[in-house]
Amino acid sequence: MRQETIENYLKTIYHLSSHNTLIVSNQKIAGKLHLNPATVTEGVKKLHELKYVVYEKSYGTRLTAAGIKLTLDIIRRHRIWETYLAKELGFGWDEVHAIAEELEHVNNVKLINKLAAILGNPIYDPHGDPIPDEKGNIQKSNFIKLSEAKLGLNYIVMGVTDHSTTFLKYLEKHHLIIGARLNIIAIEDFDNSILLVCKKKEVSISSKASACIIVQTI
Amino acid sequence: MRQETIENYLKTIYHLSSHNTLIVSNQKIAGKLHLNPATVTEGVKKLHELKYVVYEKSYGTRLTAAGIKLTLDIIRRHRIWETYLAKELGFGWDEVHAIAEELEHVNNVKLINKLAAILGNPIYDPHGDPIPDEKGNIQKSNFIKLSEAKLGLNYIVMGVTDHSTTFLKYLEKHHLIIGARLNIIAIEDFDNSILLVCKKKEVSISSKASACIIVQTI
DNA sequence: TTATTAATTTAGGCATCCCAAAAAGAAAAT
DNA sequence: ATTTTCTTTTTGGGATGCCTAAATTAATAA
Ligand SMILES: [Mn+2]
Ligand SMILES: [Mn+2]
Ligand SMILES: [Mn+2]
Ligand SMILES: [Mn+2]
Repeated sequence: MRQETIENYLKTIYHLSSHNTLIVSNQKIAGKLHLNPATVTEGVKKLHELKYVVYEKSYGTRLTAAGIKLTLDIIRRHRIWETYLAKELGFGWDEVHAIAEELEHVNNVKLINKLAAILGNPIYDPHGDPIPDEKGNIQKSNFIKLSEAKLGLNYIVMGVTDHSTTFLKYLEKHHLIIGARLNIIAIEDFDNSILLVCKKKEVSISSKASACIIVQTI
Repeated sequence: MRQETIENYLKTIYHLSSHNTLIVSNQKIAGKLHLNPATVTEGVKKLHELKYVVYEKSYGTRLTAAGIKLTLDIIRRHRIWETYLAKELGFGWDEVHAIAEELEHVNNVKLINKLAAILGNPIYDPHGDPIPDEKGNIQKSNFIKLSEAKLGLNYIVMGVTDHSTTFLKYLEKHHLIIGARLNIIAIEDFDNSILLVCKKKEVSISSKASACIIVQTI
């Protein structure tokens, strides 16, 4: 199995299992990787042989300790590159994900640690996601999705779970960048859209969008 | 054909044809890429279909204009990364080639131009090789190999044609880095080894090594 | 020129990575 | 409990990239 194939599978399984607490279905993996489910059946079998996952037929897949270790290393490379591209090379937070998706597969420990050192060993990337350290330790947060926020309370934007340019550009337009403060003034029963105030302006956020915004109470 | 496969073939053909003046044999390509000659026969056929080369059966291969254009772009990416790794990230000239060999395949014009701009749009990489500009213009030099140097004359080291760590470490040991000045004091008829003075020390350089060192008279 | 040697190509095969369609299995609805 | 629906797996196959061994062609030596 090509290393790049392995890495893209593991990253997908990790994210779909929400930090490895859940078993992941073939269909979910297929959806994320834009593959046919039949292809994924083959893929997870091979990953099982390589001891990166435990795969149970007709049931699902979860990462092994070795799988988690490698995955956190890939995630580290990805997020360090995103941060370096944004902070040192002047790219926007909406541009860095696509480039990091390629750079992450260049596996050179000295290179990544050098970039991290230049950045001052950051703990968060430009989207608010935690960066694992060299040993695989990763910050765990008790942040919630904006879609789970409560009426009347104040929140601060901590991150996003969608890294697409279209979504990030949309957020920027409404000043919903990381660190932005907001107050929930209405939650529509009809479509679960959220009306909030940010930078003194009222914005209505669809439930689809609010499920991709990570916040913390203040 | 995978893009990475294409790029590694084209780069190899370019270098073997000494800047595209010669027709290249399958065996030479196979040697450089560590492939079986039979594999190369298939490879050059496909590159011909893609119009990157003209391949004539049982005769040889040369790059087309489109092939040269793409190749110079790959070489630009490779050499910009080598320079960035050395100048901005503190890697040694013996380390950068291997890392750049992977980074070169990440094709993002904005990224490479940003790196180049930070470096002040350099014209030479850490091994003294010219860096093509965005349009594919590349410095041509009338440098010679140390193996072609004449007795008694003084030279300055301008570059190397072997980027392996072992060779570059060997050069460093004898202070034969880029910019070093040297004087030829003997050329052995027996084995074509060259005796020279560099940094006030006498060094004997084998013909194999002297063929990989690029110099200019001073 | 003919024989020998070297380079190239062809033929057949294997591994990887992917797909569509059919078959089997599991889950949900009636 | 049976049917319907959804998911997963199996089967068979296409494309790429590589190999070895055999056949062909070209180059060199005798
Ligand atoms: Mn990302
Ligand atoms: Mn990736
Ligand atoms: Mn190099
Ligand atoms: Mn390469």
